[in-house]
Amino acid sequence: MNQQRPQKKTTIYDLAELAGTSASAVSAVLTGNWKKRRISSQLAEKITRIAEEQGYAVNMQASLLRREKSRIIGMIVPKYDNRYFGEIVETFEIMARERDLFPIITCTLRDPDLEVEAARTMLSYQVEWLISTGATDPDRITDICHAAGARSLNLDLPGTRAPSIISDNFAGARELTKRTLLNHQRKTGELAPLLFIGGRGSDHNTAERIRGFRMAHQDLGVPIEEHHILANGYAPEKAAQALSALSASEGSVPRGMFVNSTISLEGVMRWIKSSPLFDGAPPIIGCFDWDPFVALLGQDIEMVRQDVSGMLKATFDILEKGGSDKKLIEIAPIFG
Amino acid sequence: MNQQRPQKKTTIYDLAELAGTSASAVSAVLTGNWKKRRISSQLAEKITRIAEEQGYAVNMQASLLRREKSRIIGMIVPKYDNRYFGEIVETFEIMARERDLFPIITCTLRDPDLEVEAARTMLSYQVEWLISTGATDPDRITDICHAAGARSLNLDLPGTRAPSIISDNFAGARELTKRTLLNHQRKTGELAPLLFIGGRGSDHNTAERIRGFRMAHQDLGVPIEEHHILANGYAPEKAAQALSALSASEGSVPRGMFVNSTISLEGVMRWIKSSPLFDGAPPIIGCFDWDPFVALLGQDIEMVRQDVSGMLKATFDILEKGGSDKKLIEIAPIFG
DNA sequence: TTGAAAGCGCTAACAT
DNA sequence: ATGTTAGCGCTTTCAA
Repeated sequence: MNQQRPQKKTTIYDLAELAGTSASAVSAVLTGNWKKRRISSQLAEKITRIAEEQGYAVNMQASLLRREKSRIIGMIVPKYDNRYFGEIVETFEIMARERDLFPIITCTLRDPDLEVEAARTMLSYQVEWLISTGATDPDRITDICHAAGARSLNLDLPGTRAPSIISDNFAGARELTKRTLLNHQRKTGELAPLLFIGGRGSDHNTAERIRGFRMAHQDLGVPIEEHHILANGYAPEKAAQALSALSASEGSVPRGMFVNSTISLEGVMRWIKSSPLFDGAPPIIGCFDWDPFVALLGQDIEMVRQDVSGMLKATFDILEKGGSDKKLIEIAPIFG
Repeated sequence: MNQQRPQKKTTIYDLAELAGTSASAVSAVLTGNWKKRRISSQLAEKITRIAEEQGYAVNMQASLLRREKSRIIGMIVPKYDNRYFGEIVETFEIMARERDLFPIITCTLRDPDLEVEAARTMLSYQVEWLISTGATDPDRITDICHAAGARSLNLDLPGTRAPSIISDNFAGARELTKRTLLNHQRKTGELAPLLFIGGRGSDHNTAERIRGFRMAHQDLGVPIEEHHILANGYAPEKAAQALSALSASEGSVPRGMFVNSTISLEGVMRWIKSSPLFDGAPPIIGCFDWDPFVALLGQDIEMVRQDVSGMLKATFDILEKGGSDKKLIEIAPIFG
């Protein structure tokens, strides 16, 4: 990061000199409150023109230092490697810009330490709000934010110390399970319990989905196989390992499955492809997540799509109202 | 964005008072150059402890205003909706953090005006470098950066006024085409020209890929069908429309295809699914891009994966050397 | 070994 | 209708 002409940046003082006026006039014009300062539209025009000619850009560092609100809004997100988080980030940016906020986003790779470090960094940059998406320890982040006078919000995974916006995991899983059970019945003629795979049993979302999974079985009068609930991680390899272990110990794996995310589905599909178990009798899957290629190429794979835009609308609603009651907002997911 | 206690943030003056010392001592200690200021490790320790107790975080806006380098580095990216850009963004963040740079990223939705606006905003935040990824008009952005004394770099799509790092599109396309032609021969017994679909004929990458496409046909002595080169957009619908039009005018569509990205592939697969043309004779595809589910679920789909980490290594190399010769660096893509 | 003070570029209150 | 001025919180000489 060196060389090249120092290229002293143009400041409002430079513009003031060029326009034969003062820095405060320039500032007023450029920030748009020159009507209330009753600056002549003549001067305003001149200043605007000169600023443009010079390619002037405010120095946000200086500007923000002086103001009391930064209008910077942060988001941490675990990964960018699936459509769900990609859509969240993209929508978040769009909605932030619409509200004249400056979004900064960083991915924390599901690493609790990185989450904390990222939060601290963002606070240094004076974020007014920090949205923790899918954070492993949202309450920790909320505490850090509050200590620094910033507000916080949880998305996707709930916390207890800040408002949380999540999918309606229970109802979604119940419906998805029902559909998958019926798909299975349609294909095989028999109503048989599904395998649940993926996610962390300790997290709220997975727990709720398991609850919905149970309920759907009960609704249809199908008994559950307790040892067929395998929630020991999101990573693809975790799912593959769990499947391996199950097939080793039982010699078979249920044909109907509830898969907890596309991430886990990746592992499931990889394992299935490498195993002879499903030759001629492909698995019948319900996946709590959405991906266009799975929807297009997957056979007998039913998907639920989380309502990202609904979730973010709710998020910005809270943010605009400045609310902070630690309520949990659940948004219904979408069935194709 | 309102209410809640104003929560005056702790400053170095507060810390100085608590520690019974001066702001400059606190600053020196907290920025780590207290050895050269020969501050007693006793005082240093005390200050550090108090800062921690108070949950102090520097105000970057103030800090950066004073320094001359920001160590902020910006990237604009078209979309987050595919693995390629997702991987770019994720890797970029990781590599930036490793170098103690602060990355800010924004997606510009393939909108030229948004690209320019985003660039200007980032310059206001004093980015030292701006990486334009897949930008529609990289040279425009380079000019804006240079006018503001910032450096710029092009990734994925080249420009003429700043260094550019891209995939070796020609060689990659040539190899992919060859493989697809041979896959087609293996399946059908015949060596027949492929359909080229997706991308913009006007962009450098697509042009290079078409060149590689031609060359591979020539290598294998297969004549090209000129009207089977369909490069009129990246969006899924564009691909689907082009396919519709072709099948309407010719009554058929070649079984072998070179698809220019997963985005286009989405449209292609959707159209194929809706058309009876390929019943019983599924298409044989080569896709210049990579997606795990396509790799897993797609049949007869060969993929090339762009070497994201190689491209970003090259990017940071230039960045660290401060280089700015407008050279074009081509990175070989990866075949499964 | 440390403190005082200047100043980064900007905004807003206060003067005219 | 416009200019002067005081700081925002920090880093960095310069003085002691």
